[in-house]
Amino acid sequence: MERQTRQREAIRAAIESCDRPLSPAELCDAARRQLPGLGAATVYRAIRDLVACGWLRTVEIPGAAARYERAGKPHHHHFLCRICNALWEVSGCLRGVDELAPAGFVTEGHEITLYGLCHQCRGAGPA
Amino acid sequence: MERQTRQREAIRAAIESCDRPLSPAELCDAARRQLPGLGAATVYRAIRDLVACGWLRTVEIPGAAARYERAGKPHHHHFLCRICNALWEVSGCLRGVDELAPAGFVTEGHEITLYGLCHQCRGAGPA
DNA sequence: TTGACTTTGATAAACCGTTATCGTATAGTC
DNA sequence: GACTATACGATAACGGTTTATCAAAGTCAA
Repeated sequence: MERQTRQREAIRAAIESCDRPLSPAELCDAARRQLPGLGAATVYRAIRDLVACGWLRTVEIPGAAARYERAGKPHHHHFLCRICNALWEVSGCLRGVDELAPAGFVTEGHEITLYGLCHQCRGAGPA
Repeated sequence: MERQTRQREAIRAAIESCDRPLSPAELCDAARRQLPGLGAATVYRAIRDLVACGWLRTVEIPGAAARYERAGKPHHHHFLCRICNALWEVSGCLRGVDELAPAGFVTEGHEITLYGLCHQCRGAGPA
């Protein structure tokens, strides 16, 4: 992550202009709109480096490939649409989540994932 | 899922005697204690059939292979130990989880996963 | 017990996301 | 502009999980 290249610019721009976490494939598609021909390997390399330097954060979700979002956002969670498979941001959290753990367990973090239909797919897909 | 075989009995017994969701590999190991020589393919076949008939439930967790638990349990969540990678049951839930979704979204369900150290690994692993 | 049909176990192979390889192109420096 | 190290893109390889294949064994009804 030393040189400034059009590829990395396009990748960072794609992340910053998007309001939700992207999978590597989504990120590749998005960056290609600005820079056609961008290679998938380049996207993976950029993700690796951007995560390593703390600019990007990995969002792991149940039963699907990881997504990536800009690091440094306030604590929040996510909503996975079962139709379009997009992951959306959900602001806020709930009190007492970490205290659900059984006695004797040490909770270090938590993830809340909501499932359903996003505003775009509502009404579009099968009920 | 038509014939009664020692293999399927061992697999069902392993699930019922375990208090936490098992991955296919864990389930295979557990069932082999009762029936050595049990093939991995048989475990996958049994999982597929038991899920299909509603006896078993798939538990998807972020960043790891799916686990399986007996279907029909009351609503609950899970705790993933970062040392031993075992998934534990967490009883109970929180009010208002589904209402975290943004306006216009239709929430159909949710998953809460806690991370940390289980009672067995607490004190054993790196802090 | 027989015999048809199902299930098993071992193995190969499909799958999917990710990483390594390598020759070419490019950024940054002098 | 020339040079050198870095980054790129295409493709092959990887790793782990899951599924397909097929001969052999097992189940169960008659």
